[in-house]
Amino acid sequence: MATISEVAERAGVSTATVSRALNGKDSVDPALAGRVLAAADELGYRPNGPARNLRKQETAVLALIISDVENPFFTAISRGVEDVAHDAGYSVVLCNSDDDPDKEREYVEVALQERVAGVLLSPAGRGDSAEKLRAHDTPVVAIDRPLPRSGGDTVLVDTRLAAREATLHLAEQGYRRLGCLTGPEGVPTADDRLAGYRDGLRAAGLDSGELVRRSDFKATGAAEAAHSLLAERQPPDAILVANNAMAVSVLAALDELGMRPGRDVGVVAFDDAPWTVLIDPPLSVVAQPAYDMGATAAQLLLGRIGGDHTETTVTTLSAHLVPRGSSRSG
Amino acid sequence: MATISEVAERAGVSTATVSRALNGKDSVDPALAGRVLAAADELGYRPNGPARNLRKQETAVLALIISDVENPFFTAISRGVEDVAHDAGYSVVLCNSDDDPDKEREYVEVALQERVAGVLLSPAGRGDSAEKLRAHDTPVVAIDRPLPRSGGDTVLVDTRLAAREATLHLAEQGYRRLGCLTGPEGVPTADDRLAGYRDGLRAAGLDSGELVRRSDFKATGAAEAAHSLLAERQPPDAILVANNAMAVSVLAALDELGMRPGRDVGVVAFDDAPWTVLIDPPLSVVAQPAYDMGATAAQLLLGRIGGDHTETTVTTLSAHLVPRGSSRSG
DNA sequence: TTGTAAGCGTTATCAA
DNA sequence: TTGATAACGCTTACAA
Repeated sequence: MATISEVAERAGVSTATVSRALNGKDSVDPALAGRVLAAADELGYRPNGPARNLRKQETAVLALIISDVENPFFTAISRGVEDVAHDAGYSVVLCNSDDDPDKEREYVEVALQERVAGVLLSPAGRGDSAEKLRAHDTPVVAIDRPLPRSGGDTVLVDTRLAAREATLHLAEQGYRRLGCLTGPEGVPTADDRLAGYRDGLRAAGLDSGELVRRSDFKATGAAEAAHSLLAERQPPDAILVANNAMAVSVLAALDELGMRPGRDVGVVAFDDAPWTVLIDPPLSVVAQPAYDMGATAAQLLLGRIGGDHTETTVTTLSAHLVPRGSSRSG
Repeated sequence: MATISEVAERAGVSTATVSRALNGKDSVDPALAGRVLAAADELGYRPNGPARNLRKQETAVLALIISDVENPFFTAISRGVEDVAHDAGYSVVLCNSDDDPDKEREYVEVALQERVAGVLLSPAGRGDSAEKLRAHDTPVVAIDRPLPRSGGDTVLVDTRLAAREATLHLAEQGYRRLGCLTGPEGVPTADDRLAGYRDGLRAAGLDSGELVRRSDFKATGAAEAAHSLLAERQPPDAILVANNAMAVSVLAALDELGMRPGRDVGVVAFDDAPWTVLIDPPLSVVAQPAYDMGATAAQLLLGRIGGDHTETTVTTLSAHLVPRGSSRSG
């Protein structure tokens, strides 16, 4: 592939002039610039990214480490990140940690080695990824989940409050034995939603005992948990489900048991999705501002990369309940 | 950040020895290697990726250019790609073209500049991205859609055949006025599904006239198309929908009109999704082997990167019809 | 305004 | 087995 010196030779100038011309410096004679551009074009010249990055000691790349590309919540985040990054001339590398701390560590290593400009991290587990990055002067912004040990810029949803609100909503609709299906212990969003559920129970003056199950945040794993919950001697008459994928399993389980959401069992699930209005009755959800979370986090990160050293911030966006038929009075 | 020479100094050896030790060359004294590793560890040394890439004239990075990260079909592909790439020590950069040829061109430029090892491309429009990449010796594998002008390694689904099969299925179920909602003209998967639909009509001896609408492959755009199709003087009694997102709009439209899938109107849509079994009746789908497509394409690409110069191949995987309630006899 | 040349951090060649 | 050194392709003082 053509190099800058080949372009220089062809245009009859020095490599310095080629560099200046191609980077649009104004201190270059228009005639020369024209010759350079023509030569570069004829040779199909593309500046060598690694060489440029090495010399400039910086790369216009952000890494986004999430736990599941197949989760619409995270893809919406990635949209927000990408739109903002792209406008600022940055590329985004999407990394799947699968909620596995080892995989996360691996990606952090790659980010460090490749000298990415910054990292957006939805932390898996209680690792020290953020510290490691910061120890090497790589700005980090946590997204969706707070950083386990340290502080640092963070973009969250007030998921506990939203869970409380959803729980209260179910109580107001007349449900009395409220259950909760949430994610793995230790995952903050899972624990917060559970805490919010308990807040709601308390506020409503209900005491269901422990009608709680945990699962991974995926449909397959949630199936068993849903069945187990519904097989209680005194099964719940309503369920708060901590994400969309698990909601599929809950609804499937109800269907198998011949129970109807919004009549036999109230259901509210986290994350809105196009299909939620297609089922009968439509699914009540807690809608999270995923796109905005991504956009906000990216903006924050770009600020840090740009040298913003003001105090770290925690941005908490709010989710909102979208009541539909599945949580109507039972 | 620590450099190789600082490690060398600390370990009391030359940079060459550090490099060899860190890269596990066997021609290095175990004692020295130990000192080097210790020094590297103490300094928190991470090899500088750009420098290494520059020197080695290669990067262990693949670019995957797709049209929509929010489409589960493509995220499943990306899973397949990532799993294979990861096992081979490669990273994957996910790029969203939004089905916009300009954005695609932009990402191809970035891929070229960054000297990625290879590109997996689901081409948007009739551009010359693949030629451009190949002109610069960057291997390309097309995925989901053939390359517009040139040949080249390609991983496809026999989507036309699948569409034909789905159409025949609807005919067999007794539907007589079959409509089709497909994607934009020029997008091969959209055109192929339409062609397969016509194949099916012909094979079934049906002539619906033109009960065809096009939309982007997204839910919002498809809403209008769905309504327009159902507002025909002689509306279809069954619809083949070319993807999952558009199916949501079709089902919503039917619901608004008080029509029931599988009774008033038969429906088959491309792409399976967890929620398709939750609706009543469950949605009949054409399931595509998305994960396998990604894995296969990545394997092919890695082969080319590794110097495989055998003739280019076209791999055609097959989709299969999953008949459910929405296409039962009307 | 242009050119010369140093240097970014590696790896690989060549001698020792 | 180890070390000195050139080279990868670019940007940027500094000189002219």
